[in-house]
Amino acid sequence: MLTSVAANAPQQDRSRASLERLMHATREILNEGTFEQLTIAGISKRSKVSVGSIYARFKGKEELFLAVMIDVMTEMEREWAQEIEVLKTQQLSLNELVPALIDRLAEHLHRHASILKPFMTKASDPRVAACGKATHLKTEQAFQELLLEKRDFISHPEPERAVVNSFVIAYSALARFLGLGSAPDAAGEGSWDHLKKDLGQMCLGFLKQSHT
Amino acid sequence: MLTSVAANAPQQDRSRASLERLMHATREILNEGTFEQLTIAGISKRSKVSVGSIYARFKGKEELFLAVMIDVMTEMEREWAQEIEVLKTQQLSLNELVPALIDRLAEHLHRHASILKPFMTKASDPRVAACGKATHLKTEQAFQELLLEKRDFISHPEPERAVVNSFVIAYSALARFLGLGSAPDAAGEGSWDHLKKDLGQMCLGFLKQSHT
Amino acid sequence: MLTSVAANAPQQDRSRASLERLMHATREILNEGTFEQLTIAGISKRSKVSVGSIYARFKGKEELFLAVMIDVMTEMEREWAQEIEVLKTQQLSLNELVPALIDRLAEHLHRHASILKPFMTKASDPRVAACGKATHLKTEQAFQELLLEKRDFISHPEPERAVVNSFVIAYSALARFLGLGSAPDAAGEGSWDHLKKDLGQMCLGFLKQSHT
Amino acid sequence: MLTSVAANAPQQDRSRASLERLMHATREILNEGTFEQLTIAGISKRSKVSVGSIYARFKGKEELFLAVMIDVMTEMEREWAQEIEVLKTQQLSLNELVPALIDRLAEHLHRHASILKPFMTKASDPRVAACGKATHLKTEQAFQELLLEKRDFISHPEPERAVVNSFVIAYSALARFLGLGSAPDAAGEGSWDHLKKDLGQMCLGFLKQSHT
DNA sequence: GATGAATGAGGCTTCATTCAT
DNA sequence: AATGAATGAAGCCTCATTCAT
Repeated sequence: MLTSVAANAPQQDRSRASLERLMHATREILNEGTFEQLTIAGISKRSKVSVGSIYARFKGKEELFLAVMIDVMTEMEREWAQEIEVLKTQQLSLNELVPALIDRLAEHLHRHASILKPFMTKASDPRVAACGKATHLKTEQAFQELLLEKRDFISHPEPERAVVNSFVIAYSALARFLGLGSAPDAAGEGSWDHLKKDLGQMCLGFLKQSHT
Repeated sequence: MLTSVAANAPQQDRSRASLERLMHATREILNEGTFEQLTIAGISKRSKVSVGSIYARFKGKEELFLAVMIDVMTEMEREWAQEIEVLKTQQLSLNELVPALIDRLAEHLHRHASILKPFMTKASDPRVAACGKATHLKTEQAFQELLLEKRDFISHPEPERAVVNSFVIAYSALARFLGLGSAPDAAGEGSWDHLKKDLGQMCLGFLKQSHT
Repeated sequence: MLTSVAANAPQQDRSRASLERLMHATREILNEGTFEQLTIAGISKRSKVSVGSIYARFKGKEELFLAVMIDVMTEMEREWAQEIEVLKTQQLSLNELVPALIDRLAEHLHRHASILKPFMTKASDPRVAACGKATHLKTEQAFQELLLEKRDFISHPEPERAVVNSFVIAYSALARFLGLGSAPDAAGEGSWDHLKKDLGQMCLGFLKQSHT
Repeated sequence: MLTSVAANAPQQDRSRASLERLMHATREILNEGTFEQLTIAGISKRSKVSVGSIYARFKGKEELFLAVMIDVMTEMEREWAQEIEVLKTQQLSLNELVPALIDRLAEHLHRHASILKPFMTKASDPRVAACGKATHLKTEQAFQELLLEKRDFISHPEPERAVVNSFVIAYSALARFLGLGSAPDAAGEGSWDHLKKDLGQMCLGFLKQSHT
């Protein structure tokens, strides 16, 4: 057993290393372009992993793509959880928290915009959509949970729904602005800041509405 | 003279008819799928227009795609102008107008969602993006113009900006829900109605905010 | 009969005119490029003769091409006959005649080089080859006949053969220099003049050789 | 070490073999016809190399064509150098050398006539022209160098020019006779021999001319 | 296992020719 | 007889996937 481990360890290392190169290269290409630009030959060349090895690990291009997507989404979830954590410790009032949270969400999406683009675009594939949705949901839940800590200050008659839709709407607007799934709105830094600010106000106003 | 018209009318008819079949088939395929699913062979088969004839009319697949897009967008612009016209005649108060307008926008997008999808997804092509942006702009302007008629009831310090961003945000949220440029949010009728309603309230609240 | 003539004359004129436009356009295109650049659509557009009419007159592209070639070749034959005629009247000595004749041949080819190119290149078609050969033969015969008038000054033991091969060789060298059937030798005016001069001397020397 | 060589030798062999089949088939097709007859499908079928493999090795049809041309030209250069070498050792007088050299050139071209044809015809492509010109130049230089060894017996006032133009003219005449770049002159063996002989005499006479 | 050469289906486009008007 | 729209065969090229080594 020990020998086999000893014998396998470098093997496994090599294996893991090439898998990492593979995923990394795929990610890079996706960062630079679209799903269509992603070719097995291109991945193989950039990752220095042979075509055959790619197929040894993944059933096909789609699987590889999905694996990378899952990786990215997992990372984003972790990151988002941290953002939320930080905000939690800051003890902000609702009035401060909503804009701050939306700003965090905005920058979070901004940071990952280039890799999110091909994921959004490929969302016609149900598995891709499912993966995207799952992360979206977790992001939404963390958002919701954080805001609902201030439940007492939310005068909207249905706080849960108000929070969720605030998230949905903010997310949509930010994503669209960043050109995720379509073209960027080609407006400058100014509008980005305006958008963030207005979204903050809008959501805050919404949460504090008391009439239906 | 009449005879001469009669003499080449059939020619023109046949020609027009095949062009129409061509555009229609393309639209159908696009309605069902993405730009990638659009193949010349497929179009030819479905439209019963030969490959050569397609190329006699359009320089290539992209041109055909763009022509269809322009058609669709033009139709949508006309339709949207009508929607606005109807609302104009209804003499609504701002409180009534905003939800009504957003509802109209929502249903407008909903009706054309399936054909909009491939347009959004192909927005990486600058001509597609330009065409989409142009229509988007017109839609926004009509939206803005209608709301600004009630300018006196908008207490937001910057009414133009508030109206524009209301549109942008509402549009984004609706489009995303409908899966334009990504996956549909796959929620039922209920959430759709909720979303429309909440957007209405949110925007209304935003327009009536007076503090910055 | 008169009426039919009266009725037909304009008809025939129109017909002749369009045929002429057809041939002319084809010739122009050939002058500018190769047989491959010659397309029925292109000819139709440039000549303003409909595709159908082209096929009414010619069985296909090849026939049209051949018809134009025959036209051109006929003209060239006429021109060449004139050149010869002019030289005949000049009463030159053999020493003067040979360089002059070669110079005439050179300029003759030079003038028509651009249209000859596609003919040479298409010579893999046997009918094209035959047509070219026929003109070549006539050109050769006129050349030969002119020189053989000075037979007494040709000391070569086989004057006919010497003259013919002088022609063949001069023609070949000039044609090759002009890039007929291959690429031009890309040398300047200077070499062209040198070539002409050397060919003259070479042929003259050859004709005046007395030993075998 | 040997094993490792043995291990991937077959790989390389297979690869090399298929490349060879590819080049060979291309050459065969070219031998039989023109560049236009050269189709990827045809090459694939004849060589038993798949379309994809062709494109794995060559960027396109043109590249493959050029590669074959370079191969052929290189071979021809080698061969020609040998011909020259043989003649050099024979210690011939100028009177013997010129006809012998032209005979060698004639047979050299004759042997490769069928493959030269498509090269000449495709000379409108600058790369093809350049490749052809390069070989032509080397052939000319070897020809020139050999003859200039007998410089003392060349009474022409400009020996270099006389030698070069002798080459150019002889080459042209032979090539034209063989139908390189146009149609073969379709004359029998007799004229071929006559042409060779006359070219020899003509060039010899030219080189020995002393007046301008 | 790893490699990368080989495969071939599938997509785009051109253009000679036919044929309805 | 003239027109030019329609046809479709034929060519080029790409790239996901397989498979011999």
